[in-house]
Parts: sequence; structure tokens; C-alpha cells
Amino acid sequence: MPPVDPARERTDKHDLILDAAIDVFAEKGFHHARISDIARRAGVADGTIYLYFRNKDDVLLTIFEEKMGILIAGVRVALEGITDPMQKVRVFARYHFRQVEDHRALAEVLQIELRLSNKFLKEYRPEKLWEYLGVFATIVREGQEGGVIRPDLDPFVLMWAFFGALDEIAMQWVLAKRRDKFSLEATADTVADVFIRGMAGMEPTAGSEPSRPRTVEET
Amino acid sequence: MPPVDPARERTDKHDLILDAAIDVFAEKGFHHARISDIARRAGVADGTIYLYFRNKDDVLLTIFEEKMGILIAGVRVALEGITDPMQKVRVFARYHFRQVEDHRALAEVLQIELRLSNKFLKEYRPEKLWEYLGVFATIVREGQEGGVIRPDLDPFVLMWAFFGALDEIAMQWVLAKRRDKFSLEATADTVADVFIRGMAGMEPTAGSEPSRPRTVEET
Amino acid sequence: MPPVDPARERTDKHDLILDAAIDVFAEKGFHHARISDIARRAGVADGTIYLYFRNKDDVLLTIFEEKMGILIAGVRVALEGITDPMQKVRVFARYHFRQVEDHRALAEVLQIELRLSNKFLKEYRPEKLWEYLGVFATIVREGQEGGVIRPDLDPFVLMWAFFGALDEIAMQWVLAKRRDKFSLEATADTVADVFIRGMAGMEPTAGSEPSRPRTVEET
Amino acid sequence: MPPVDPARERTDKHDLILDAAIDVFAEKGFHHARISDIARRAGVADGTIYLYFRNKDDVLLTIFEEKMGILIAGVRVALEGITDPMQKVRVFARYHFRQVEDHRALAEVLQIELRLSNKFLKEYRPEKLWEYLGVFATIVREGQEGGVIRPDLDPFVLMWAFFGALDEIAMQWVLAKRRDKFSLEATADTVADVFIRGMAGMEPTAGSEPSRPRTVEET
DNA sequence: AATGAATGAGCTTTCATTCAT
DNA sequence: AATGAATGAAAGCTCATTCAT
Repeated sequence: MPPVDPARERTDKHDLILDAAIDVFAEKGFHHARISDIARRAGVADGTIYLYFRNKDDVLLTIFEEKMGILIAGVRVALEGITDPMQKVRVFARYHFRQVEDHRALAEVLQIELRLSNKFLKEYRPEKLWEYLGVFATIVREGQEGGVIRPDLDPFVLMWAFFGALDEIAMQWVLAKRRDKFSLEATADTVADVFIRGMAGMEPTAGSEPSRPRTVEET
Repeated sequence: MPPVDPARERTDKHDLILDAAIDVFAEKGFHHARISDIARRAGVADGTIYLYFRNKDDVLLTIFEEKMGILIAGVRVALEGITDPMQKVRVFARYHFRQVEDHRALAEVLQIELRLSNKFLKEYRPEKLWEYLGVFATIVREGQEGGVIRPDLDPFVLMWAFFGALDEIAMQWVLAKRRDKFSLEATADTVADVFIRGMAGMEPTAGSEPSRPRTVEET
Repeated sequence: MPPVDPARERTDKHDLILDAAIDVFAEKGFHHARISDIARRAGVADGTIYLYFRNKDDVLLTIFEEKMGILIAGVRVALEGITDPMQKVRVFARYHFRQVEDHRALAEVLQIELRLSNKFLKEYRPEKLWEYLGVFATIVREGQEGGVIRPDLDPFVLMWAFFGALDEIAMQWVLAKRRDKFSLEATADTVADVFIRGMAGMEPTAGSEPSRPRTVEET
Repeated sequence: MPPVDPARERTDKHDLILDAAIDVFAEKGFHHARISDIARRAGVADGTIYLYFRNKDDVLLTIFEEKMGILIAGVRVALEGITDPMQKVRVFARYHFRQVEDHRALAEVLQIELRLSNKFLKEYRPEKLWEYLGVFATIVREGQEGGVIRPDLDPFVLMWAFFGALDEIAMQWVLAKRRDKFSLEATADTVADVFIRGMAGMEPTAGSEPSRPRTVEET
């Protein structure tokens, strides 16, 4: 008699390995993580990992692909029904930090290890990251079309800047020895607030005119 | 001045190795870089590297320590004589990107490789990074004391957010296949502008108004 | 006769696997051939192979045993009715090369792979090979008794020499990129001719004189 | 103070490894031989082997190249001053067997393991083997020009046949449990004798005319 | 009988580090 | 100080074999 649901069975082991890998990668880093570490934590034999993944790199990439897919779906759900772009920015920030808080190990892996891949797995294009960040870029564009965000700002620059801000803060939170040192939720509001005001529309503060920024004197 | 001075001689080889290491790390990544690669590029024997550095990690850490020291000194010089905190923010952003542009290999190493070293992240305290960013936190605090930055914003959160924004954009610039795809200088202004407006108090001080940021020529 | 007979069924799968193994061994070599390759080519599951054979070595050995058995039976049939020992030599050579030509993959396996297995060489006694070659030794002995082959020649030495000659030429033919480069049949005559003359007694019997060997069309 | 002769020093370790490899390959076969086996026997570390050879294959190929070079030089010296082609054949056979006798392990490696490479290292052309055998082909051609060897025999076919005969006998000698079971020297004479007579020239044995060889009846 | 998912031992190769010269 | 040959630990991956179904 076969298992109740072989597909489910397979999925279980696949996921089992991925979850073990996330923990191990987060703990020791991708390069220091051994396949045998992942296997042991997943409760399978070393060779079994190669039944589900081509190699160690493939494990990392699959983590990225699958987990980012969930993240993207999640942020879309979180934004559903919200019409105010500025409110969307706040929700995005909070959602991001919520995920970091709930999936600390995953956050570590995605933040740090993936950059390695991004750079060294030459052929790999992190489409999923672009898709996730594209959600933010779309918010910005909608805000610009709605007149609440200045149209002269490049959505892509804002996208990277916003993500970089969130990412760096998440990193510091992850690295912090006392994890409760600061509240990610409150921080989300701070960051969202600064960006919202910074991107905000055409009504410039009264009585001020931009100064020419001085050129930086090179050292 | 003849190069006979032994101390000078030593320093020369020390720097020679570090500069070679920066190039090699940037090219192949820390883990794929071999000591023999560095030695060959520096024109010394493999063993010689161990006369100047404890091990491979030490080479990376020393790069960080020494180069961040220079970076810190440089940003202080760049900010000298500027009194307006908002202007300082702009200068900081421009200075940061100028360094990235002028020292691409170093930027790659500091941005990516350093984060990869778990040793670095979990045991090593990057005091120099804190010192560099502390310059920005001080700007914020001065702005708050001067009433041009809202006092309810946490300078540390702003510091990490600002650095994260700069860092992420620098990363994208470094990763971009066509390096001239977008102007880091214009982007510096955009990011600084958003933060300046975002952090601004309700009663703006004259001269703190951002300049028109130039639009990035497509991603 | 219906194929329902279980014994017959078993034999079918047994042969199916052996034939698949011959192809795979010839293609990739014994060591590079995977059990799963053989299973796939035979259209059975990996595990099924272990129902018919003890292990991978056993597959190779069984190929040898069974195919050599057929070879031996075949050469005996080919020699049937021939009385002249010298003519038998010629027939043997032609028969051998005909088999190589008709069963190229099998020839490759028997020639090359079998020798590689140290197990085969040092623990296994290739009785079947001795039996096959024994046919030739018998021819020689009969020739010596009949006075057409010099009695001072050791039949075993001649046996190995003759087989070695045939085998080496077959190997070159198998390895040749252009398989039609030379005719194995003509070469069979040349080799047989040299051995017949070389072994001939001083007072030749009529009819033992070799035919003109055809010249090989370039190497 | 450097070693007396660094080149000599290097050569020593190079040769040390090759000689160890010959023994190990002969004992366990190429595929079952582990690099660590070779290293242990050579008295060096595993990694040292990779300072002198690219990989395991390269060790085998180098054995072939270098040892065949010596073999070729040796057979030429052995043939020096001999003018009679038939005598040359005898000397060649004796020389070959002498080498097998004196370098049993090497003979095993060259005979068996090399065929694997020959077949599977697709790009590899065993030029040295052709060069060695070419010496024999030349003898045949000279004999044909001198009228002592029938001109209708293809020198290449004879070359492979002769080598195959020697090789097979050498193999049996190597495999024989009682190594003194038969004298290679006497056997050399037998084989040479058969070939010499078999190849011999235009004076056919009196009173005999070649019969048409019957066509082999296929099984 | 048949399956094929799972196992885990086995081995080549790399490269940071050492140390005799 | 400098060299660079030598070291040897370490680990990713393969694949013959097993066994629960």
C-alpha cells in the first residue's frame, strides 16, 4: 500500500530539507554549512539531498525562489484594499519587518547569503527579488500618478533606497545580541514615515528655495 | 628619501598585499580567492603573506580596518566647514558614492565579502563602520538640536536606514553590467533629498531645501 | 508457444538486462556505467537487476559466461566437417572476426572491460575463455599428430599467440574511427596464413598451403 | 643552502610518485587505486601528487609516455648492428619479454590499464605505442624490400598480430600463479620463429599449391 | 516479482598554512 | 625577511545496493 499521498510525501521531504538548510545556512553561513549538516538536521541521508536538489547551490537558490514567492504573495495580500499609496508604504515596511521577525533564519539567509549568489552565480537573475521590490516601485508610480509623490523621483532609486533601509535595519536587528533591543514595528513606522514625507508631493515647505549643493572636495 | 628604511620597506609590502587582496577579493570573492592568487598579484611568495597577516581572514579584516579609517578621515574632511546639517547629509551621500565610484574593487569587498564572513558578523565588532556611520548620527543629532530635524526620530534608526539606502544602491551600481548605466552623483542627490525632506522639522531652516534631483537615466 | 511460462518470462528479463548491459558497458565502460543506466535501457527498475544478478560484477561475469558459451558452440559448428587442421585455423580466425563484426558491443566488452576487472583477472578463472581457446589448441595438437604442424611447438604458446593476434587486431578494428577502414575478413586470412606457414611441418601435407591473403586497404 | 641539485630533487619526487603509482595500479587496477595509496607508497602527502601531476589520469598517462619512451630507446639499442630482419624479429620478441620480466608491474599497467585510457580518454592518442610498434613495422618493410618477407603481407597487420601475440603471452605470464611456470625467453623464440617462418619469402615449400579456402558457414 | 526512494560509504581534489632553507 | 615545496584536513558528490511497499 503506497503512502496516502505520494506527492505530499515528496513535498514533505523537499520542504524538510529546505527548512533544515535555512537553519544551517543562517547559523554557519552558506560556505561553512556542510551538506551533512543539512542532512542531519533534516533527518535524512546525505545522498537524499541530491535526489531533490542538483547541488548545494541549488538548495540555496530554491530557498530563494520558493520563499520569495511566498513573500510576494503575502505582501500583495497585505496591501489588498488599501488605496492610499502612503499607507501602502507603511504597510509594506511593517509587512517586511514582520516577516523578518517571524522568519529570522530565513531573513539571514536571504539577506546575506543570497548576495553571494547574486554576484557569483553569474547566470542567476534574482527575478523574485525584483518582483518583490517591484511591488514597492508600483506603489511609488501610483503615488506619482495620483499626485501624492513627486514625479521627479526615480521609482527605481526609491525602490532600492527603501529596500536598502529596511534590509540594513533588519540586518542590525538580526545581529543584535539582545533581540528585543528595539521594536521592529516602531522602526517600520519611522522608516516609512521618513520616506513618505521625503517622497511627498508638490506642496513645498513655505519660504524655502533649494541651495546649490557644494561640490565635495576630494580627499 | 631612499626606500632603505626597513619600517618603510615593511609598510610597502603590507600595503602591496592589501591592495592585491582587494582586487582579488573583488574579482573572485573572498572564498574563491586563493592566498596564492593574492601572493602572485602582489609579487610575493605565499609564505610572505603570513609574515604580515595572521591568516586569510586577517587580510580581509585589515582591509576593512585600514580602509574604513581612511574613509572616516575623508568624510570628516569633506564635511569640514559645512554648518547646515541638511547640506551635510547631501555631502555625506555624495562622498560615499564618490568613494564607491573611485574604489570600485574596495567597495565590492566591503559591501559583499565582509558580510559573508560569519566570523565578521557574529564575533567581530565592526567598530570602524559604527564610527563612520556615527558621523551621520552626529549630523542628525546636531540637526535635532538645531531644530531642523524632527526630534522624535531615532538617530540610530536614521543612520542605518540612510546607510542601507546608500549601500543597496551602491550594490546595484556595482552589480550593474553597464557600469555607466546610472549616475551615482545624481542618485546621491535623490537619496539625500528624500531623507532631508523626510527628516525635516515642521519649521524648516533656510537653505535646507533640497535641490532638484536629477532623474536616473533608466535602470 | 505462449510467453506465459514463468521460467520463460524470467529468462526474458534476464536476457533483456544482459543485452542492455552489453550496450551500456560498451558505450561508457564498465566503471562509468551505472546500474541505473542499464536498468533504464532494459526498461526495468534498478532493483530488478538485483533479482537476476548478485551485483554489477556479476552482470559482467554473466555476460562473459553466457556469451562465451554461445561463441564456443558456434566455433564448433563452424569447424564441423573440416578435417584439414590448417583449414581449421583459417575458419577459426574468420569465425572470430565475424563475431567481432556482428557483435561489436559485445566484442568491446569482452575485449576491454573484462580485462579491467581485477577481480576477473586475479580471482576469477575465465574457464570459458580457456575452453574457447582450447578449441584452437586441439586443432594444433591434431595437426601435430597428423604431422602437418611441427611437434616442437607448444600448443599453449601457439594458442595464446594466435588469440593475442586476433584480439589485438579486433581491438584496433573496434577502436578505429572509421570502422570500415579495413576488412576483418581479409585480415583473418592474413593472420591465419602467417600462423599456418609458421607452424607448418617440414613435409607439408597437400591442401595445407595458404591462399593469397588480400592486402589490407591502408591502416 | 639549497639542495645540491634542485632539478634532481624535483625529478626524484616526480619519479618516486610514478614508481609508486605503477606498483599500486598493477596491484589494484587504476580505478581501485586511490591517490592516497600512491601517496603512502611514495612516502609523500596526497596533495604533493597534485604538485607534479594534474590528476589521477595524468599520472597514468605520464607513466605511459615516459616508460614507453625508455622502451623505444631500449629496443632501438637492442636492434643496433643487426642486419638480418629475421634476427631482428627474434631480438624484438626477446627484448619485449625481457622488459616484461624485469618490470612486471609496469607491464601490467601498460597492458591493461592503458587500454582503458586508450578507449575512454577520447582525445588521447598513444603515439608512443605506435612508435614502439613502428619499429617492428619497419623491420617488416625492410624484410620485404630485402626479399626475405613476402611483399603481399600488410606490415600493419603483422605489427598488430605480432604485438598482440607477445602481449597476450605476457599477460598470461603475469597472471600465472607460478611465475616460473614457463620461460618467457623460450617462448619469445617460439613466437618469433612462427612469425619468421610465416612471413618468410618467395621460396614456397616444394610441391604444394594453395587451396582455395572454403567460405565459413555462418552459425 | 517488481519497484524506486533512500541510504551512506567512499574518494578525488583543493588550498590555507607551515617550515626548512 | 623571504621563499615555495610540502602538507593533510576537509567536504561535495556519486552510485551500488537495500528494502518497504
